Amino acid sequence: MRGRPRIGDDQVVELAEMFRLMSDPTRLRIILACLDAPAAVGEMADRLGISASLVSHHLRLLRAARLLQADRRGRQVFYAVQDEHIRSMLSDMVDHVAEVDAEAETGG
Amino acid sequence: MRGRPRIGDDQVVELAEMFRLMSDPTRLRIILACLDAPAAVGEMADRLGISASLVSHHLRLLRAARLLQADRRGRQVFYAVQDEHIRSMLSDMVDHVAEVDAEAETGG
DNA sequence: GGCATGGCTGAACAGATCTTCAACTGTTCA
DNA sequence: TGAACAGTTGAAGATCTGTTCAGCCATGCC
Repeated sequence: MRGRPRIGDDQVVELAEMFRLMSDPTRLRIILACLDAPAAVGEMADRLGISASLVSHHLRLLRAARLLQADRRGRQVFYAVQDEHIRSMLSDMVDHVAEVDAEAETGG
Repeated sequence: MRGRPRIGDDQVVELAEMFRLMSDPTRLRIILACLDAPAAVGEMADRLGISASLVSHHLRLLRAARLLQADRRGRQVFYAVQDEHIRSMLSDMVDHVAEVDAEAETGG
C-alpha cells in the first residue's frame, strides 16, 4: 500500500489558495456563471444583481490565479473557466449539493 | 440537453462555506492529516508544528460544519473526515496538484 | 482526593478581505 | 472628434479571520 501521494507545504498553500478563491459566495457565483459557457462582465453583473465594478474586482483575482480566462470581443470581455480540473470538480460539487438538497426535500 | 442542475443561492452559500473551511493552509493541513486515518489532536499539533490550542480552534469549526467527526478514546480525541464526498474530492485535488507538480519538475 | 495529561474555550490584537464610490482606459459608432 | 458603452482600477472603511495567551474542563492513574 503506497497510499496517496504526499504533498508538500507549498502545494498545500497552493491548494488552499484555490479554495480561498471559491470561498466567497459572490465570487463563487461569478465562477458558476461562466462554468458552462463564457459570460460577459455586464451580463454577470445583471444576472447576479451586483455592480460591474464588484464583478471586475473579483474577476481580477480569478484571472490572476488562472482560474478564469478573459477573451475580449468588441467592447465586451467574456470570461470562461480555464482550469478543466476545477471545472469538473465544481460540477461534481454542484451536483452533490443539488442531490443532498433533493434528498432533504423528499425527507431523506 | 438539460445541462447541469441549477443550484439556488442558499446552496451556493453552503458550497462557499465548505470551500472557506478548506481555504486556510493550517486548517487544510489539519483536514489532510486525518484524511486517511483518524488522528488525535496532540498528534496533529506535533506533526504540523503548531500549538494544540490552534488545532483545537480550527477543529471546532470543522466539527461544527460536520466536515470532521470527533471520537474520544480515553483522554485523547480522534478526528476523522466525516463527509465522504469531501474526502474523495480532496483526494482528487491532492492527486491533481501532485501531478501538476511532477509535470512541472520534468519540464512540462 | 490529588496530580498529570490531553484537549477546549474566551479575550484580544494584527492583518486580511469585501464592498462601495469615483475616476479612469479602451472600444464602437456617428 | 466626441459621445456612449463596457470594463478596470485605486482608495477607503467596516467587517471578518487567524493566531496567541491564559485559564478552564475532562480523563486516567497514584
